[in-house]
Amino acid sequence: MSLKRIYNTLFKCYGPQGWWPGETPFEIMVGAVLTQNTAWLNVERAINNLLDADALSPEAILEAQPTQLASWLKPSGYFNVKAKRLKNYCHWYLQNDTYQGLSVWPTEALRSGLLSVNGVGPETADDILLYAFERPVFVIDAYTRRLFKRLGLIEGDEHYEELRQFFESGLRKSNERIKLFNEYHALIVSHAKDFCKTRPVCEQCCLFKLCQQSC
DNA sequence: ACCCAGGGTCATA
DNA sequence: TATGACCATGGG
Repeated sequence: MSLKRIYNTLFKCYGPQGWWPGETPFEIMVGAVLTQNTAWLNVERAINNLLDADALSPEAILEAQPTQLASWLKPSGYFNVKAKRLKNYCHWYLQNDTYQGLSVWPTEALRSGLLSVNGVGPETADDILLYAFERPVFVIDAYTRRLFKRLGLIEGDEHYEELRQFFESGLRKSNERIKLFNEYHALIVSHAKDFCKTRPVCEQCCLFKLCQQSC
């Protein structure tokens, strides 16, 4: 069963997702850091705090006192850790001439640069690469591991990079890969939030015929 | 009163 | 290389 077929099934079920939820590339980057192991609703609250304080910019975040920044981030959890990580990211971002400067970097160099920031791991880096810089990178998260393990296509405990290669090479022939990867990851998240929380019967899952079990 | 959420770092063996 | 502790809020 092909990755493209699974995508088509999810797309037919949930429709276009239009990710990432954020107005600007920088807001997407902030959201990517804040959503680490955290429900998105709480991230929105933290981002709204930054907006209300007129602090959703790399300059304002760097200038803010650590305790002040942490208080804005409080709803998103891990607020002391994330305050530090956001400052780390903004320091790197400004040092490299922000979006204009970074947008001309080759994807692999950009990925290495993102990973050099303390607090940015592989998933956060790939969120930023795909959704802020629009590079053809497939994001692997816990939902992706769970779904494709249940579909029988992976073991689930592979290393991040191994899984990323699996998905990117499995969709190599597709055109519009950026748009495809964008929607695919968002659809996996939508499906995960849908099942099996809101629907009690797994036969109603759009992937049931492919899955033959709860996904 | 639990459990989990669109992870990552650090110390330890 | 590979575990475990730690970070912390809000919803179900």
